[in-house]
Amino acid sequence: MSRRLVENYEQAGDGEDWARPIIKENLSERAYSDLKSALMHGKLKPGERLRLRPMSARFGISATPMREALLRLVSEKTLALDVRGTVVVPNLSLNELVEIRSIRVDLEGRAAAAAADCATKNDIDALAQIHDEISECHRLEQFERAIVLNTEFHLGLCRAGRLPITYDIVEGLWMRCGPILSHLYDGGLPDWEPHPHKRVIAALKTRDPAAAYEAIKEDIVRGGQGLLAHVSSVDPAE
Amino acid sequence: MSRRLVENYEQAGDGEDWARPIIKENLSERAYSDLKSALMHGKLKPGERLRLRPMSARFGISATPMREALLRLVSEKTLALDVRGTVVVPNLSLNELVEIRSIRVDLEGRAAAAAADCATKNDIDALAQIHDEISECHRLEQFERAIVLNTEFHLGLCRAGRLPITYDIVEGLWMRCGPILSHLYDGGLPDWEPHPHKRVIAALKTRDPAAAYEAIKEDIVRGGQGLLAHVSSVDPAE
DNA sequence: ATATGTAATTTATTATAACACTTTTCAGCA
DNA sequence: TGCTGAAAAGTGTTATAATAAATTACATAT
Repeated sequence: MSRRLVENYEQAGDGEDWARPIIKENLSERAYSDLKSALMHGKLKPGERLRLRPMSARFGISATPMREALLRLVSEKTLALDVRGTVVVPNLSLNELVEIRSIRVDLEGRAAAAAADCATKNDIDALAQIHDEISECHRLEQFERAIVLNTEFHLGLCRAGRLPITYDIVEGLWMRCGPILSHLYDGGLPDWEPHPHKRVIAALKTRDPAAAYEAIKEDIVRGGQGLLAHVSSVDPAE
Repeated sequence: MSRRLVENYEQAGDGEDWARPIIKENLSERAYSDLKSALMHGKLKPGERLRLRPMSARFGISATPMREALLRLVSEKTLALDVRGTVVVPNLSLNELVEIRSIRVDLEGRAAAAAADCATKNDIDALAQIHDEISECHRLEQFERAIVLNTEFHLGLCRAGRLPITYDIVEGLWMRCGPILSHLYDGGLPDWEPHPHKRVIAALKTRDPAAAYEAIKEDIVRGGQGLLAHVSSVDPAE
């Protein structure tokens, strides 16, 4: 098979932007981010098996970089290995989901507070626009898209907090939830007024860290009821 | 090279322990945990380059599993890649250290509170013994060993909290600090009385989550001054 | 002496094949 | 029909070799 050369461009802030540094992406890097995106978008369901050679065939690459990509996700606990060593999409236990929620309260809360201090107007506007789209999706009953946008809202908020390590951890937690995220609205549509997202945005505008923390905390705790209900029904005790 | 089969035994808690499940460890798994341990014990210094082939030669394995192990640590941000793609032990920036400390306050704090609820007598005794050894090491000026034991204390506390996801994250944060942990006492020996560790242990005994949280928080904030001083001198602004 | 271009070396990356092991398939037999 | 055993196909693991790219060393020219 002929070598496939993949080149992408990094976005440079300003100045002479006709010559920008080139990012070289590996085959394994490509496979990794494609898988990650698939996970995030709920394309992979719990229990699904990702066998090495069939996957590398689908990606059109050899086993080595494919294995690297898969093992990387296993290492992050986004994927898991069964007894045989085959990569599988893990089932989230109730305990795990509850723990993830606590950690998210701490870390997204801290990121929201940080964002209240340092988010730019652009950051805030982008978040507001995402939330508007979410509302629109609710009205049109486009729930799949609403779920994707909700994830983007939370991760965007973390990014606005400018805490890269926190962001990576939170992203990892969201990825673990990806496969069951389609059940986000299992408990019904949220009809709170005002929506916690709006309170977050207001807190960012007024530069009120404590309010931002409380708002995102309520969003996580109350907004996660649907997932909790779903996992409880699948995994009543464990 | 002939295949090397490595088998280890898992420790089962109680009951019929004459037949325990067999853990088959890969070559890459072995290399991974050896590297991890080396990182934790400060055997690798910031800036050090870990080239693929020399490393695989040292481990006596081929490039494929070696690469897997290295890339796994890169994926966890414990190691990094330079422009060339060579694995390198990263330098911790001041911002990163400060952020890690905040996250540790949240997560180790929550784990400590959980441990106050659910730690067994064995857990508590083990922690008390570790701290006694730390005191002994301080007296004998065995600082290297004190640093290792301090890490064990914090990770042991997290384990006692029975929050596996939290534990993994915290362990990752400690690993990132491993290469600079030898500077833990750069600010001088702690001479607080009572030592926060003792307050943690007391809180576990009295089943007081709030006190456990506060004690470990103070340990993290005040005990980290040495590292902070070191990183500030290396990386004054960035 | 400095700069430039070319060759040699070093490095990561990827494909491939061999291996060990398990699961599946299926033919032969009771 | 149901059971048994062997063959075949599938799967993860590892070693190796070929490839591409970058760095270094060195020679040549200005």
